Amino acid sequence: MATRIVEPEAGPRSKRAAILAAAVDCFGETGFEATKWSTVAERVGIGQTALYHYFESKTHCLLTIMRLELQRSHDKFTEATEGVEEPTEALRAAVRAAYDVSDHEVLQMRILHNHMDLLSGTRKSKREEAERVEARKLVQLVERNWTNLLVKGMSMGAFPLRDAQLLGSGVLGLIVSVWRWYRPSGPTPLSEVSELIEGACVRMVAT
Amino acid sequence: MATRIVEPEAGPRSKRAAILAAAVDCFGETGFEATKWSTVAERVGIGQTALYHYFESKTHCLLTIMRLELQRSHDKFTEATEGVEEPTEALRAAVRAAYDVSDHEVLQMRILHNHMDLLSGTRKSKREEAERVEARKLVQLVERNWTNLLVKGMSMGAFPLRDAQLLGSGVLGLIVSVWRWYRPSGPTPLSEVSELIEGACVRMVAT
DNA sequence: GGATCAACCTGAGTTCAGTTCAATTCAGGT
DNA sequence: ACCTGAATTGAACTGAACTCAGGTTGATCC
Repeated sequence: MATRIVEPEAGPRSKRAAILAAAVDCFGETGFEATKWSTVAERVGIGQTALYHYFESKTHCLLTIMRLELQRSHDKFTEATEGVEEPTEALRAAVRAAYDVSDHEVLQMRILHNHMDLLSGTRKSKREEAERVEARKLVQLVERNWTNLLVKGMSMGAFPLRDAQLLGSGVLGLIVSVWRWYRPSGPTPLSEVSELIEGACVRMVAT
Repeated sequence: MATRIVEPEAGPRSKRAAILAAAVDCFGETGFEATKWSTVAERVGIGQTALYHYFESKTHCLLTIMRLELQRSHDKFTEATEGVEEPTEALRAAVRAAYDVSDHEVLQMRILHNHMDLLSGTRKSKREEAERVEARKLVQLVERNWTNLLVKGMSMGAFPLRDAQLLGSGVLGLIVSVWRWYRPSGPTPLSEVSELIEGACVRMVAT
């Protein structure tokens, strides 16, 4: 089993959680590059240099946010699909789970998928690289989750036989593409998106 | 009709095209943030400050690349679908056109979709903002292309009635999600991707 | 209650990539 | 030969990420 990064245990006056929350807001609303690292400090109510007590760099913070979101997504998928035997029902449950998120998690999704490319190249500093490697592992885990779901359905005869890996990344791509444009304040409620995508995925896979 | 940005006509010793080509290579391989603007200059064989004769900023160059790629995509879609009456055939043609690209264009796609978020917020400088606005217009045009294709198919009875706008952005999202992971040097040939996605789109829309 | 120690924080200063600017070269037209 | 504007450059500037050397806080132990 992959070793999860040891989450620094929160000393009673640690601001780590507050920094992460503020960073998610800033990076999500304004964009990572566009938000000044010092603005995050301001919002938390500390000097900019204090940030470096918790994160090695602005990018290290971003990678941490991405890893946490990936971990959350993976856990949610597992929770939603375990015990569901019927393949099509499992697929539906997985899709619904993907869109069962809070507004804050929407931001985290946006951040995650806007910076996936960061996970390709290696990082110079130790802790950044650790987060990157862990995040990459989680990406592969999530992809495997979907592939396995499809493979199972195909072997049970519920889904026609196709390249499960390719189709899996297609399904996943379709699902996460929503985070590029969806805004909680926008005209389309997430429930509507969820229903349409759920149907689309089923037709894509089970027809 | 929307006014296309006047492409600066090439003086005989203009290096604009060379800069764009080098930038696409660098941004595509290394990533936009990770590549130093001065590296692009080196590769072209000029001093870094000479770049500012052609582009207002590194970001201005990026936005230009994105706009050009969007223009290309739009033109290709139009060319591929015009005159194709049968909706399912039009859909198939559009998907195939989306994947009928050179290696260089793959890089451009990657750059484009890795920086879509840039098109949201307004830019401070004039020329950057002009490119951004134009690119945004093209994004909407491309989206409308797909939506129209679906609407047409639905009204002709070839596709079941669904929210064409939402389904359209789904189809588009599925198609472009490939550019996040596809590498010409990778194990999966683009032809294979194209076929699978083509089928997936048809099932998604026409079932 | 005072010593101790680690966690936490800060102001001043460094770095470095992107950018500006004034000055210069170059090529084509008259 | 001269002029004009495009193309280029070296030197200097900017600003945001980051470093450093030290200061503060508060929990714990005697």
